[in-house]
Amino acid sequence: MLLAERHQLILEQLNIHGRITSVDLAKLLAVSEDTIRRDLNKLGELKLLRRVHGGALVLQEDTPDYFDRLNSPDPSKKRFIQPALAMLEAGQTIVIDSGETCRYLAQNLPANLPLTVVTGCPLIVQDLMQHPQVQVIQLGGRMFKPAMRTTGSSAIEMLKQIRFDLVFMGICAFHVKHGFCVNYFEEAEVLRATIEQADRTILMGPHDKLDKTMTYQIVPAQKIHHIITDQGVRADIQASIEELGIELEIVPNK
Amino acid sequence: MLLAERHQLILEQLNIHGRITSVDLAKLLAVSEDTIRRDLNKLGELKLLRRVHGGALVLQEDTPDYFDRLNSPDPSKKRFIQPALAMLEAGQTIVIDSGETCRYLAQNLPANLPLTVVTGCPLIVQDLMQHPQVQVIQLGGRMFKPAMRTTGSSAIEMLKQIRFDLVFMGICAFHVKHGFCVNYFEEAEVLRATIEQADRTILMGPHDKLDKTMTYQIVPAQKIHHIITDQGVRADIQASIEELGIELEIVPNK
DNA sequence: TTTAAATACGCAAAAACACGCATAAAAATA
DNA sequence: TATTTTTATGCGTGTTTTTGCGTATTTAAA
Repeated sequence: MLLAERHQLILEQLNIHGRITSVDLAKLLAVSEDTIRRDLNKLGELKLLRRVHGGALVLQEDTPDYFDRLNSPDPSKKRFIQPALAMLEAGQTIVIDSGETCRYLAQNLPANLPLTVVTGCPLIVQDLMQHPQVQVIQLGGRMFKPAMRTTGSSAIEMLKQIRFDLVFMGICAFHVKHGFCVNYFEEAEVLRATIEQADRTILMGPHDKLDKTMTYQIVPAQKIHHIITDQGVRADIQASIEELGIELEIVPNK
Repeated sequence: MLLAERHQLILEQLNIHGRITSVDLAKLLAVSEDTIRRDLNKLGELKLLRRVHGGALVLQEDTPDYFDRLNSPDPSKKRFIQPALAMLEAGQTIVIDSGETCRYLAQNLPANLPLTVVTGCPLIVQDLMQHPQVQVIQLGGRMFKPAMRTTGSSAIEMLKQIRFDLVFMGICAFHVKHGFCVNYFEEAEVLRATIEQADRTILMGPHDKLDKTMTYQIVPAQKIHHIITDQGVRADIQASIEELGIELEIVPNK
C-alpha cells in the first residue's frame, strides 16, 4: 500500500466516523502505529484533520456564533435562493429553516405570493411579519441558542400536525453515504421531524458541504429531493447524488 | 473516547444546558470525577467555560453590553419595570407577554439572574437570546400580526403544559367591573390561558388604562394580583381595585 | 459550628508518543 | 538494467500524557 493511498483512506475513515484512533487505524491498514502517527502528524500539518492525543478528529469548521454572523452577513449566499423562489406557488405551506441562506430566502419572498410559512427562527418570523400575504406559523419549544431555533418535544409535536409542500434548509454537512448531518443531537431531532412531514425537501449551500459529515445524521441522503449548490462539485459526487434520484441544481459562482 | 472528544462533548452539553455538574458529566461520559475535574479546569484555563465549585457554567462575558440597553425608544415606560424586576427570583419560570413595556422588561433582566422565560413574541425571544442565564421557551402557533404574538390552539395547548410563577403583561384596558380586556378575540383566548397557569399575574401600564374597556374580556378583575401604574389614579378607582385584593403599586411620573 | 460533598495532590500503571537507527522500498540517475 | 539516492517503515528505548485511586484539604450549606 502506498503512502498517498493510505492517507486517502485515513481521511475517508475520518469522514465516515468523525473520529479515529491510531490503534484502530494501525489494525485496519496493517501497518505499525508509528507509521500511523507519522501519517496523522503530516495530515494535521496540512490542516486536513485535527490531530489529538490518541488519534484524530475531523476539522471542526468554526461555526461562529449566530450573532457574529448577523453582524457580517454574507451576500454571496443570496445566489442560492433564486432557484428556490422559482419553486414556490401560491397557497403552498412551506418550512423555512434557520440559517443565513434561509433568512435571505424569507426576506426575498415575492410580495404578491400568498403562502403559509412555518419556522422556528424568531428572526425569520420577524422578517415575515412585514409581508402582506404570508401567514406565519411559529414553531414553539425551547430556544436552542447555537442555532437560533426552537428544539425539543414541543416543536416536534407541533410539526407532526402539519404537512408541508416544501421544506428549505441550509446545508451543514451532506454526504452521499452518510446523509444529511448536523453537529447537535437536538437540532437533528427537529430537522428529522420536519423532513418527515414534507413532500419535498430542498437543501441550499456551497458545493464543499456536499462531501462532509458531522456527528448526527438527520436523514439518509435519499430522503432529500433537491439540492441547490454552486459550481465545483466533484464529478463522482455529482454522479452518485444524481444516481440517488436527487435533483442537483448548480448556480453560477457569483 | 479521546480526551479532545470529551472536551468537545462537555462544551456541547454546556451549550445545551447552560450549566453542568462534575457528577453528571462523570456518569454521562463514563469516566472518573477526577478526570472530569481536570477537563473542566483545563477548559476553564482556556476560557471556554466558567469553572465553579461543583461543575461549570457557560461564559457570560461574551455579552458585556447586555446592560447598555437603557437607550430604548420610549424611556418613560421604563419606570414600570423597576417594581417588576424587584419581584424576580432565581430559578423562576415567568411569562413576558408582547408589547413595548414587556419588551423593555425583557431587555433589562439582570444578566446574572437565571430564569426560564416563556413568550410568544419573536422580538423578545431575540432580545433574550443574548442573555447568558435565561432559558427561552418560544410559544408556538399562528403569528397574529396586530399584536406581534402567537395565537391559536397550538399556543394554548403548549401553555397548558407549563406552570408559571409570574406573568407580566401590559395593560390594554382594565376596568374594575369589566375586567382585563383586549380588542381581539384570538388574543384574549391566549392571554386567558396564560393567566390560568400563573401563580401571580402582574399588569404594567399608565393609570389612564385603569378605567377603560375593550370588546373581549380576558379575565374578571379579581383574577389579577398586582398592577404597576403611575400617579393619577382616581381615588375611587384605586379604592375599588384594592378592595378586590389587588396590590396596586404606583411609581412616580418620571 | 458541623457535616457532606467537592476538590487538590501525589502516586502508579497504562497508553500514547518522540527519537534514533537499521533496513526495506521506491524513485531517480547513470 | 544496474546503481545511487531518496524516502518510508518497523523496532527498541526513553519520555510524556492520561487516568484512576487513596488521602488530605477546602468549600458550601445545614
